[in-house]
Amino acid sequence: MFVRDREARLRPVRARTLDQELVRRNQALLLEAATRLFKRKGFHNTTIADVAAEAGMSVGSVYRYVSRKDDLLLLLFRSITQQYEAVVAPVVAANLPAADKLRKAFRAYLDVVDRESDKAVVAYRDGYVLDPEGRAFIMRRELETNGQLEEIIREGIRQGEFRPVDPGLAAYNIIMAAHMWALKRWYFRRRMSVDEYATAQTDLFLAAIRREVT
Amino acid sequence: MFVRDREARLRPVRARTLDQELVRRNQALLLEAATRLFKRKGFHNTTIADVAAEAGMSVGSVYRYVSRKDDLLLLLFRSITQQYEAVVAPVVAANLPAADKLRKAFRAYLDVVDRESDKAVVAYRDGYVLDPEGRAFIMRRELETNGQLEEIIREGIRQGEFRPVDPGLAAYNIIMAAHMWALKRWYFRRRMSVDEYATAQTDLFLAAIRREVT
Amino acid sequence: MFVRDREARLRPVRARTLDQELVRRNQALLLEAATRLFKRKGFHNTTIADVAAEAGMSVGSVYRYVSRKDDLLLLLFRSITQQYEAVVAPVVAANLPAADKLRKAFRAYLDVVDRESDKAVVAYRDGYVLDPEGRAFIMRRELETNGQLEEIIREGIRQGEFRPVDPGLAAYNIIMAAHMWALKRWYFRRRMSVDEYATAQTDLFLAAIRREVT
Amino acid sequence: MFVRDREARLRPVRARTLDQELVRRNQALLLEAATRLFKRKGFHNTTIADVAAEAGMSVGSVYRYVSRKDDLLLLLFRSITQQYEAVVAPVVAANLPAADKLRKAFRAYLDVVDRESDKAVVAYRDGYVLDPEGRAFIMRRELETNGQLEEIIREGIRQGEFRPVDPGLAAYNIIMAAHMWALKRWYFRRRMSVDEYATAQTDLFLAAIRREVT
DNA sequence: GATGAATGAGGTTTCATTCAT
DNA sequence: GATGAATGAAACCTCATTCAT
Repeated sequence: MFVRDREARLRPVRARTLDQELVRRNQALLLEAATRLFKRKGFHNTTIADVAAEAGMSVGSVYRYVSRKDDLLLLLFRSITQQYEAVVAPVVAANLPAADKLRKAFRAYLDVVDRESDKAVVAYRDGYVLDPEGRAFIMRRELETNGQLEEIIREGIRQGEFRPVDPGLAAYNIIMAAHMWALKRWYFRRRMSVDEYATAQTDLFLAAIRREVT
Repeated sequence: MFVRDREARLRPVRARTLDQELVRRNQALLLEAATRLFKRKGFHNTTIADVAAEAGMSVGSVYRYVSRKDDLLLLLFRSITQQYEAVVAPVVAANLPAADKLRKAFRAYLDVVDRESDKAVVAYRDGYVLDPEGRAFIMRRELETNGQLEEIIREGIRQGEFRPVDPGLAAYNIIMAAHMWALKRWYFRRRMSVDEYATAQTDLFLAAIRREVT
Repeated sequence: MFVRDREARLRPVRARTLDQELVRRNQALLLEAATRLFKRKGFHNTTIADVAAEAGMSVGSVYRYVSRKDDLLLLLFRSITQQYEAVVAPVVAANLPAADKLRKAFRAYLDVVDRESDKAVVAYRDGYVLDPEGRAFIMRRELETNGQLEEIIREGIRQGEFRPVDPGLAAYNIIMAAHMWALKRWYFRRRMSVDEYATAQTDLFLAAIRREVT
Repeated sequence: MFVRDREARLRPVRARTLDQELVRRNQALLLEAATRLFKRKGFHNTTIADVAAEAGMSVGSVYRYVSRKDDLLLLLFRSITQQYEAVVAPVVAANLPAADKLRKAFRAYLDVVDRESDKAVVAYRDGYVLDPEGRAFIMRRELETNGQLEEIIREGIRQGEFRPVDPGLAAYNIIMAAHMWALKRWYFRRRMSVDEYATAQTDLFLAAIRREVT
């Protein structure tokens, strides 16, 4: 249905270091450091020196593992995007009633958002920093995941489990509900747990789209 | 319930000019110019010179009507925040069944988002630029509007019209649905009109919370 | 003969300031400052801060009159190039025996080299800094001036005043002789005056190419 | 006449390696690599990493055979300077008429310039990079070779073969003619061979200084 | 009140050199 | 002896803000 578009690949982050293991380790360090800072201060208010200090490296070293400041964002996008896909895909493929699939897919997605909430927030907020190509990539990936949820909803509709709602709209609502957990963390954090949030939200949108049993 | 907190007042945007009418006119010019540019390029990639040019003034003049670059954001927040309140408050006060109130409140809020979609997006994306005080203000205002929706939902629950859902969560879902119209404009724009969007979303969340008639 | 090629125009040096008189004055200041420093330390060992200090401006101001460091070189090239042309062209057009023309042309060119010897040296040494387009421009301009000398020589040959030497080679020798005055200034300075140098060199190459009177 | 001045010795390029043969071999490798790159991109636009890669070594190794980037230039100067001397000295010592000596000396010098044209160009262009001491050395070496040509010219004058021209000036013209072959290679390359160039230039300056036979 | 030139702190990026392996 | 990862000083350039006209 949604074929991975070749053009939608993100420009690779090129390191000046050969040792692949080292590259992986240090890019991971940088990604975590950058994520924390970007979350707290935003991309533009974070300097490379900040990132270097937070990661415990020198400024020069940062540039051995990243070739521009933007690359730190690319690492972040790549990371969260991959996680979304990794957890949602298996659910879609499973053999279950649509409602259960939806419940599970939401929960899986939400878990990523919860675990990586800083990344989720930054991805949301600082995406505009990327060049048009980068932005196109993000939109494409978003649509891909959305597409998978839509597919579940369409399936539910076909099988009479769901009312004939607009699948695109419903899917987007669900994705937003997950992101909201990160974006409005300051609000929800002290009012409910992830589990409660997951249950409450799932109940709400299943109530919204489930065909009423008479 | 939610009393306007004195501390939540936004630092006033102080002009260096006495003529109040002139101040109002030029701040409005600047706000529109800044909004367009911030939407297109983000706060940090927009220079004061850009704003001056877009508003048809000189750089020096900008600083007669605004004392820091941040003030442009404050103007933006103040503007959209006031509009949200202006349209939602009357609905809450009206004498109507909860479901109708909700429908009307959403539609009113959505109309602001639609009309001022650039401001809505910028407010979402660049809020982090403000100092802690500014951010506290935004959160407080958000809670205020949310509180009004919550109030409607609580009322509906009390009167048996709605199921006993979490009012805070439900209200936030509704607000997010409105913002989504601006944030994902690139997706929805060519798929439905505001009217259709309003109807579809209202239907969904009323279905979600309305007590089923047996 | 040598038509000014439209493509050979040097990228214009764009200022961020409107007042044309101010631009002219400050670019002139910068050009003199930069010339002194480039001559002494070379292009790459001169910083913008150096230039700013030498010109009595701030770094920021430099960038109001020049948009990149390279532009300082462009100003230098444009300046010396124009002077070469301005003084040589009239001589070529004059109605004189070829030998006299050559003598006058050399002297005119040499005077520019003498007056602007720092520029001449920098132009020689740091031309490679320019991008390919800039380098093409320099070569083209060099050929233009050479071409004018060649023309004189050809004329002299046609009229039997000169021996049938290779005009391109002879012309280049003459140009080099002029540049040598700047390049080897440390050597010639204390051994002869410009006048003496001009006379001695002219005597030498006229002796070299003049048809011997039998 | 020009005694080799003790002070004019170039700071030796000190290697951190003992094996003299290895040092020689690797310095030679580095010299060739650096020459190619300096010619193409200039000294300052060439990085040590570039040189290492071009020479097929590691950055660390470069620093075992050279103690600063400047040393690469010193190697270059030492190399070309020695070659000039090696080929010119024997001619001066020979027992021949002055005109023949001059012809041979020019040809020998020109052959070095032709064979090592990259070095000749770099030596010309990037000499300013050296510290004052280094520059003093270059000037001194230049004067030495010039002095040998001067000597020939003086001899010719004494013996009535040449006119009483300024020997210093004539000698410098000849040296410049040789360098011109490298510096303006882009112009002459496709117009004549080295042989033709040598003949044409020699003819010109012999015509310029030879006493006319009556 | 308006203008726009001037300022300089601060950010990103490069690269010569060192040094642990 | 060889390697290449690490370092941080220093360079270019931008732009928010001030201030003389």
